[in-house]
Amino acid sequence: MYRLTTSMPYLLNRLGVRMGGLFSRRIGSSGLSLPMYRVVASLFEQGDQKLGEIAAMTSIELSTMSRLIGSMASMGLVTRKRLPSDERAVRINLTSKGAALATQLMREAQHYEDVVVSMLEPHEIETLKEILARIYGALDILEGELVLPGDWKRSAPPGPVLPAQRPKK
Amino acid sequence: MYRLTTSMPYLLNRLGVRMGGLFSRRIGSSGLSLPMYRVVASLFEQGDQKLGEIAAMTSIELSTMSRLIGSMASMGLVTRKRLPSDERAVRINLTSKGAALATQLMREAQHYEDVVVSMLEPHEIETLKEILARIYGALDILEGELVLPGDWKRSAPPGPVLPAQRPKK
DNA sequence: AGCATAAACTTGTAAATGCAAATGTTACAT
DNA sequence: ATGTAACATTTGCATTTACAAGTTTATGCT
Repeated sequence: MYRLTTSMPYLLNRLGVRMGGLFSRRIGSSGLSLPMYRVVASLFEQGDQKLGEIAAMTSIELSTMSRLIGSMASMGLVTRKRLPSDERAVRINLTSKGAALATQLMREAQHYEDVVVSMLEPHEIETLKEILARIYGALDILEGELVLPGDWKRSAPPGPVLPAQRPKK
Repeated sequence: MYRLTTSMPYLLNRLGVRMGGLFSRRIGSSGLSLPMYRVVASLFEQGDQKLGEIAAMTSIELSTMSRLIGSMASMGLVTRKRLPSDERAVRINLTSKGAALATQLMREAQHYEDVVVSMLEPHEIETLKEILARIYGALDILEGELVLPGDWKRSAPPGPVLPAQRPKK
């Protein structure tokens, strides 16, 4: 029988919120918010990235990321430049200040990781992480279900039956 | 060596955001948001609760919960009453409409649970949930560290050395 | 080449969120 | 009794967030 309090999303959310809250307060004195930390950490680890890549990486919505990068730029943490190869895209990279903060805060993160991991057997850690990744991937199934009723996009226009009656507007 | 992308908080957040987003869209047509779903599910499972209890239960901040319950009340999903025994507290309970929605949406949740769980061996499921709960509890350690510098509250007044020199202010 | 479509962002805007201060109650220690 | 601290919740207010719509640049098709 289903119980909210033992369901996966519930347990996940509960843990996520609490860890996030704790870490957020921990790094608060650095002037960075949790989302900002995620950005600098991502950039530090992956090198320069496009806006959309960072958004995907950090699970932060694109428009939110756009503004976030804006304020981070004005804080001197990152830099924004158009890609010469594709003028639509924007390349974000860390300033030295941003990189310095990243290394500092990642040390804190390391400590958090240590504490969490100290509660677990080594094999449990690996299993846990592998499972989290596996479930993440499995969500494609549920993603697919969302649009199913009617098949969508495949069934919609089976080819224009009539050649565009009127120019739209 | 520490890597953001293999750290526990990162994997947790990523999965949590995605699952939340998917479920949120799934139940969207019911008129309930994800936080609202969590509230009705919690009430359905635990029976009437005080505002603070629901907040703790759902990992939603208290003031946010206050307003959320407000709009849910005006939607006819829940009821607010002062406790006769303690006029400070508020008892929230589901209306029949709220309960109906709860059962309906919990069926959807059940399905989500099924899909996730189908990716896992039975023993993995148990292990995973147990571990998530264990880590959650272990965070007390980190909670404690936050106020450590100076020990706080324990070291502050070792007993009034002088009997309140002056009435403060 | 020329036009429709898609990409990658940015911006408008309304709603959600969180912290701090305020309000109303109860519990405690004189 | 009675003032003070602790509680439970609400409200003020400044951000943050998300969804939709708008820009600008690339691609694809004919």
